[in-house]
Amino acid sequence: MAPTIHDVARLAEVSIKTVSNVLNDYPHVRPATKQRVLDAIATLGYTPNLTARGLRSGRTGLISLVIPDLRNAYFAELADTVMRAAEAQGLSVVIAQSGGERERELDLLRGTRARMVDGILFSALALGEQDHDVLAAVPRPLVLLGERVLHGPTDHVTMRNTEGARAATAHLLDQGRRRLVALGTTTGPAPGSAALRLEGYRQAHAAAAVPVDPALVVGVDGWFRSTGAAAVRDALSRGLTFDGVVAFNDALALGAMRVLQEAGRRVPEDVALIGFDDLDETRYSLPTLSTVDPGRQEIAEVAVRYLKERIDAGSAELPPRDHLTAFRVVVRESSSPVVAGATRPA
Amino acid sequence: MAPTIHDVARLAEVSIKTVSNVLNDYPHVRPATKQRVLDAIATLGYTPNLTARGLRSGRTGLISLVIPDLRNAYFAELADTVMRAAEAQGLSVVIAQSGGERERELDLLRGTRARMVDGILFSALALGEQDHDVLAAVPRPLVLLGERVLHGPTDHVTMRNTEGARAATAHLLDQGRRRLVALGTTTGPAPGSAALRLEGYRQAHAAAAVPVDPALVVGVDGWFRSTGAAAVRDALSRGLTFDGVVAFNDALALGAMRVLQEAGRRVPEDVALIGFDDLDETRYSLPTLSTVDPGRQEIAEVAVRYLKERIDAGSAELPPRDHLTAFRVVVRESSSPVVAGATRPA
DNA sequence: CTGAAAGCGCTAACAC
DNA sequence: GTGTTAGCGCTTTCAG
Repeated sequence: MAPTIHDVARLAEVSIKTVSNVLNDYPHVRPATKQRVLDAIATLGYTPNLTARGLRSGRTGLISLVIPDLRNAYFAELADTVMRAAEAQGLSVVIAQSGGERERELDLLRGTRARMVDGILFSALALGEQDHDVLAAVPRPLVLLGERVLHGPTDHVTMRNTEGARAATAHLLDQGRRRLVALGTTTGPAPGSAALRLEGYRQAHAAAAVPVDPALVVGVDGWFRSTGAAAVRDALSRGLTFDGVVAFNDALALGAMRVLQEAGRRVPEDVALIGFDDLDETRYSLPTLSTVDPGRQEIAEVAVRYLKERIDAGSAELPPRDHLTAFRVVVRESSSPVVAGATRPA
Repeated sequence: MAPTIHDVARLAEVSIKTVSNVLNDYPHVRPATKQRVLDAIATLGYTPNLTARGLRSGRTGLISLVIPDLRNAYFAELADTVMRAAEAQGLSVVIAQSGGERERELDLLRGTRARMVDGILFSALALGEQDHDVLAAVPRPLVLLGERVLHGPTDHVTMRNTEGARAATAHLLDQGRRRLVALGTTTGPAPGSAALRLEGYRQAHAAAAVPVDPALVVGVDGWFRSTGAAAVRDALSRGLTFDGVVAFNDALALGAMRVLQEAGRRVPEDVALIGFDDLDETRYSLPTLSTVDPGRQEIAEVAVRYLKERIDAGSAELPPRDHLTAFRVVVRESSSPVVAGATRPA
């Protein structure tokens, strides 16, 4: 049986209250007493029972992070960043995977497991504005990540999707490229980031007075390497001509890159490529992949801070907040400017 | 305030014991009573307080998974698989990152945070046999993953490292390749998988009666794409000749592949390449990467099962167990046999 | 089959 | 400064 606060108290010849005071850094404890307690803790190898503390205090120091899928590098890197930010605040993270399925996302929000955590960081994929009421009814502090559900009842932290896509698109248009594939619109019910990024793509074209050929807007069924590859393979076989690709995430871009190379298209000479997310591996592909860095660290830090503030606020109502992070266009080899003559549409 | 078991009891006009019986599927409850309780639970929206349950029962339904780093795709995929296996057993997973640092690994084993979990799945990187005593003193059920610390006081689940490396090496030797780089020995204190895989590399050479040139055994500082790339870049600049690479993980192999291609070496014609881990992305590189599938799902399922058994056994002593998973050599483009004439050492 | 009551280990009024 | 004591919400003997 693990030693309890009572064992420590007995050994140190004080009451349990004094032990508790020492443990919680209560200021008014005589140094000699404190030392006796500390010694007793050391000799017994006592560690507080966090479950008991959690029951008593209503806090467990645990938050959950709900993401679609860890195998997706973006979410793995997000989870990593969130865990570091959480640890800096003394919080541990329970990760739950939703698979991006709406029912599972809803279950995880309402679920009984949610009861042992102090708060939830939620990266929704399928949930939309229609679930406003479920979000509002979550019995725990909640901060939404990623998809921007405007005017929701909770905090949101996300990147400037539209502006990021606009900048990425402008980067290619500035090179004189004129037929840019927008890779990544989805047919799913949730508009989400895809619609916002497409809007940025359009805005950049409008600003450059370049018309958008609707045929260049290519849909996919999920943002994976495989779907990016399939979409580009299909586009090539349809005879679509293009000299650039704005992929809505890096996985799509990497899948596209592979197919383009197989088809004998040179990147970036024939087709320039830019993605979104700034995954680690974009630094290691051949060629290295240009991308939009969404400010992952800022997302994680702000989200954890918002959540912590809500947890600390207890039942006091905090107004919902929105935070949009700064993004950065990272130009690597896949979109580095090449000599003009090489950029004829493929 | 969230409703408690008392509120439910009051509304259903029964005692809290009866509510508890219903919640825990205690068999001898009259159907009518049970229904009344269920109705009361539904109207109040009651969910049990897991912290209280945890305090009382000594079980939280939480396990922790300690891994070096989620940004490493192998561990992200392992975490994904572990979480699915855990969920099937009704367990949630708290992930903690050790960074592969010994001090942090030790802290996580002894740490106070460990007190809220029922057990620990531990993927050690720096810990070795010298930490036998710490492992034995962990106050929770513990299952080790990955590195094979023989004769430890705990359960271990890992792949057949030596056999896997031997098979991978034999696969290249069988093609008539004779100068194979072993990429991934480490100078760190822990022998770990690197030594076992090197042993497999040697065994395959011995079995094929091919001498091993010590110059072909290439060390790295960590198993990343960057270190794999750097090591191969260095080998090429030293003028090392080789016609195959057995990389000790996929990240190393992918880094190596990039450098080889930059240097104008064709894969697999000039240099055949095989890795370890069967990462998702090995299916999407150009060329696709041959690899050794370590049986990740089996690792996760057995590890979670072992841990669950220890948790359920309570204080009853279970003897330490070892489980070695079945591996599989996955031949993809990077090591597909090519015409004999093309396989001259580079 | 159901109720009363104890207590898991801890924190925090409240006394002294 | 330190001790006493009452619960946090639940499970679980033990009666009935």
